[in-house]
Amino acid sequence: MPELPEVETVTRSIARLKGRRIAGVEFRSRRILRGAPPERVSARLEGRRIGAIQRYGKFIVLALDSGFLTIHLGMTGRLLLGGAAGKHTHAIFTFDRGRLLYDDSRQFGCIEFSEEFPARVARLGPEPLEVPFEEFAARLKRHKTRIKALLLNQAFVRGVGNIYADEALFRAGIHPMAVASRLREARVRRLFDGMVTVLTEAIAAGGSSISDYIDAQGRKGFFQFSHRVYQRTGEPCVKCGTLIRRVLVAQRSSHFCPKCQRPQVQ
DNA sequence: ATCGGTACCTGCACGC
DNA sequence: TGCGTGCAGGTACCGA
Repeated sequence: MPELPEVETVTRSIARLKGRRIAGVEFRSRRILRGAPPERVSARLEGRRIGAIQRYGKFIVLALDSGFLTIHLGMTGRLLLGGAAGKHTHAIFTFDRGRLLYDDSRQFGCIEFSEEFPARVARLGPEPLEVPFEEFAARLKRHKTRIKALLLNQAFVRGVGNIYADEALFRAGIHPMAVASRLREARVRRLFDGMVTVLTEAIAAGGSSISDYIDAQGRKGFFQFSHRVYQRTGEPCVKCGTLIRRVLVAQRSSHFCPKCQRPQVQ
């Protein structure tokens, strides 16, 4: 499910939780909870009040009056305000008013409580919508990996995933297998602009609802209708009509137009 | 120190 | 109807 635009949408949709007090937490799955055992975490969370709610890349961090509750949605994680618990509900937060369910069929997501700001989040690269171009370009030049793999590397920039990496590369006219350090300045500029544009537009559209992504109030995004390459294998390129191809880069499906995104002319 | 490959888990679409 | 295969927004961890 969720990359930066989807996580941003979910984060905004739970903004109303600010100021609420946690009355109780029930963890139904051991797998999604990191660190201490469920009973211990529940006991520590009880009675704490929610302060600022912020997104860092694909992580949602709820600052409590003391400590931090960190949530990552993995591939299929959902936060739902109210509603009934289902087969894949792994955590239920009850507040002084209302409740929040964590649903995740594949259980790749996780929830973590820590007294200090989580190290995993602190280690992430800069926000792609905040990093200055010069810093983006300088960091990019240091990596000899393929550009697609670099965009997916959360230590490079945080929040870009498979959909938006492919969409940004298409907008920049760069082949996903191109070597990052060998990209010329003008192309790096186009990539930066493409990334910023696609993320901004996707946030405005409430994200991409590929199969089942919804925000905390059950609303779907509609940026999937604006995808130009992602999961469009065999369909004509919107610019030139050439059929979109799919290759594996870093074990992830990468969709591109073989004519608009040439491998050699970098 | 960077990398690429693999593991983790469930559900769905497809061909037979 | 069922079964096997491949694929899916994610990160962590391993050894080279």
